Amino acid sequence: MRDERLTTITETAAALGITARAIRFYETKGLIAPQRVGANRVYNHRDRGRLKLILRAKRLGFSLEDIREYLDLYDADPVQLEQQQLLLAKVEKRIAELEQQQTDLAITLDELREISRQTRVYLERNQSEESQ
Amino acid sequence: MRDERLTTITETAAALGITARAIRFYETKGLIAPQRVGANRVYNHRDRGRLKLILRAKRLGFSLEDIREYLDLYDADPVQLEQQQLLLAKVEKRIAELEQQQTDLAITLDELREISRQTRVYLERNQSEESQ
DNA sequence: AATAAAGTTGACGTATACGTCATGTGCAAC
DNA sequence: GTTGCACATGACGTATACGTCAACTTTATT
Repeated sequence: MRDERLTTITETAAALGITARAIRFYETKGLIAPQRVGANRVYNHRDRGRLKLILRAKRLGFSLEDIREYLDLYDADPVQLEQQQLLLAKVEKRIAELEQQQTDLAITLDELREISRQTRVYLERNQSEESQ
Repeated sequence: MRDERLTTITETAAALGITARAIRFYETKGLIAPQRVGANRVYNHRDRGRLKLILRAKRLGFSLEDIREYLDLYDADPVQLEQQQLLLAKVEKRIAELEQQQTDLAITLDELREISRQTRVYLERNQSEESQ
C-alpha cells in the first residue's frame, strides 16, 4: 500500500486548492480530526480523502453541517437497529434530494447549451457579414 | 394563452414555498422587477418563471450574484460582437462547472446508494435472526 | 366610517463560512 | 543565541441570504 505519507496543513491545503484556515475551520466543525505531531496537525491518506469528499459535497451546495452528517454515515458503525433505520431514512432522503438536483442540472445545462448554440450562430452570422 | 393572472407577493411566495421577504430580497439584488399596482408588487407568468429559475439555480448551489449574471444571459439582447463573445465565454465556463457538478453528483449518488444497500442488507440479516 | 388584513420600507439581528490580524511557540539554520 | 519560518490559538471582521421587528400606508370587509 502506497501513499501513507503524512502531509502538513499547508501542503494539504495547497494540494486541494484551499487555505489552511479553511481546513482548521472544518476541524472546529467536527468534519476532520487529524493526528498531531506535537502541536502540529498531520494529514494521512484517509484525511485527504475526507477533505476531497468535503469539497465535492460543497460543490453540490451542501452546508458544512450537512456534510458532517453525511460523513457520519461513513463512520456509522452498525450499532442498533433503530439507529440503522434512522440512517437509512436519512440516506434515502439525501438520495432523493440529489436526484432532484440531477433533474435541475439537466434542465439548466440544456438551457445554457441552447444559449451557447444561439450565441454561436449569431456570432457566425455577423462574421460572414463582415467578410463580405 | 392562459395563466396571465397577476399574483400578490404572498400568493407567489406560498406557491413557491418561500417567504415574501425572500422575494423582496431578490428584488433588491436585481433578480426580479415586478410591476406595481399602486405600491403593491404584482407578479405575472414571466416573473413566476424567473423565480422558479432562481430557486432551481439556488438548489444547484449558485449564489444570488451568480444567478443575477445567469438571468442576464436570458435578457441579453444581441448588441455588440464583443459582448456576445464575453457572454459565450461565460456561458461555456458555467457549462463546464455544471458538468463537473454532474460528475460530483454521480459519484455522491453512487456512494449513498451503496450505503443504502449495505444498510438494508444489514437490517434484513438482523430481522431474520430475530425471527429464529 | 371603522377595523382588520395585507403590503411597504427601513433597520437591526442571525447563521454560515471563512479571511485577517495579533500573539505565541517550537525548530532549523546561521 | 537569535533570526526566521511554519504552525498554533484566539479574536475580530466580512459577505451572503435572509429573519424579524417596527412603523406606516393601502386595500378589503363589515
